[in-house]
Amino acid sequence: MATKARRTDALSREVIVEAATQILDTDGEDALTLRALTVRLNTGYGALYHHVENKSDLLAAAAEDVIARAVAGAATDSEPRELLRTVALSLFDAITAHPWAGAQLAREPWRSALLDIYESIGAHLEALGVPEPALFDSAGALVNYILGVAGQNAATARAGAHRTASLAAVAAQWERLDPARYPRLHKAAAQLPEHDDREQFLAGVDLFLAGVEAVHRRGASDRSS
Amino acid sequence: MATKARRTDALSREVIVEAATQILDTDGEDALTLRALTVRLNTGYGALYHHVENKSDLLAAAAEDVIARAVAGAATDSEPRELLRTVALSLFDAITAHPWAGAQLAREPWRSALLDIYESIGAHLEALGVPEPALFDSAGALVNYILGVAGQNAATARAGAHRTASLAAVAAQWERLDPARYPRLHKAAAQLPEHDDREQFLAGVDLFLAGVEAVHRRGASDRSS
DNA sequence: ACTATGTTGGATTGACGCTCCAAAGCTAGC
DNA sequence: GCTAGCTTTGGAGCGTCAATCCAACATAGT
Repeated sequence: MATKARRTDALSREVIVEAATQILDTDGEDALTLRALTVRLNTGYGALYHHVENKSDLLAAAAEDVIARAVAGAATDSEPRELLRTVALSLFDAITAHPWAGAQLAREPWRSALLDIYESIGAHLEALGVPEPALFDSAGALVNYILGVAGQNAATARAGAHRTASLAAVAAQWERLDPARYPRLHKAAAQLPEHDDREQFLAGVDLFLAGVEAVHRRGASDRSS
Repeated sequence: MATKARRTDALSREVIVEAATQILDTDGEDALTLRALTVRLNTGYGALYHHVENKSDLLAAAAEDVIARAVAGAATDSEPRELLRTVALSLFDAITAHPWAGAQLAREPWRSALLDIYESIGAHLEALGVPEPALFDSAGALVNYILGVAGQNAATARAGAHRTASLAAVAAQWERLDPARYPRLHKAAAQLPEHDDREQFLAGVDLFLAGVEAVHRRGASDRSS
């Protein structure tokens, strides 16, 4: 009777992904190791690898889960511009809540629910009046902006335990910069602590939308240059 | 005489960073291991760690090197809008040539030459007429867009050996998508193989600049909302 | 010559992803 | 109710990695 008791409840891909998500959310990206998973689930490597291809697959599945939920949850009906802002914001919120998902999104964009993001944004841009040939560029630009913020968020989350602490550290770093070489950053350090990530993100989205509307006034005069 | 010959030439941080850059450029991001570095430089771990903090530090230094050169190289005098496009493009080109630098930029944005990027973009935006309070948001938006594209580029470079091959793979994947659920992506698959990353990037930058100019027409009427 | 300081090479450690296999459950056929 | 074949499980072990540690070596100062 030296053998450990075998599990009676079902072990499935969903259970594993859920456990992984919990580890990622509570202890951070680096804490997700297969060893940690075996401990949490009271199982071994073989059982895990029976349900999951490898660690990348697991991470992608967890991120897909989170992102798809965010995109789907933002589907309401109103004017297209407001819809775009809603989709972007719900993505931002999801990534803020699960920074590891943002990192995964930036690391392996072709997997995960990036397709849903593209499709959703493309649809709303089309409704906004963006003509077909420019749709590709516009949607790509907006998605890339979101991905950039996602990566940035993941990075700051990885850096410090609390957002405010690391923000203060960055502000202090900017403060120490040579005012001759970095005049603008040196000055911006003052207003950095009191800034709101979410608002700044939304400001960027609005800048984008303003650009889209400016370029495609009505008749979409020209596209070149 | 069983001991290996000790090196006579100088081993310095610069030499190590340069060797690391070569490995990264020729064999990719995963090929950079400290073991590979010891082999290439005919040395041991101790010597490396004497000049370099750790692997992250080394990667950051290499990326800093590449990025700083790109930002500095794009400094010519013309109208601010053209300057912004030039800076963005030279960054894009640098990241295309060194995808690992793009990944590093997205992974640890507070290090590397991100400061120079911010400062440069901030200066040109200011010259463009963007008022102080909005400068922060505008520069951040543009930088985040660039970072997003950087990460995307690094990801596609990591995926396949050749850009065209992986691009075709993505196109095939989009082609296979359910036209009911992803109508726009399904249709966009056709124009994907013939698209130019660089042009699309520039289109995104222009969209941004159009937004900036639209929002800050002349008197900068309002900033809220 | 001798010491102090700086530099080098490599053995070693601990953690990780992953492979592999034996044992245990489960299901169908008789 | 027994057995054969398939699925699922647990864990030992392998190869690789970043990083530490220490003894050996070099050079400069006195």
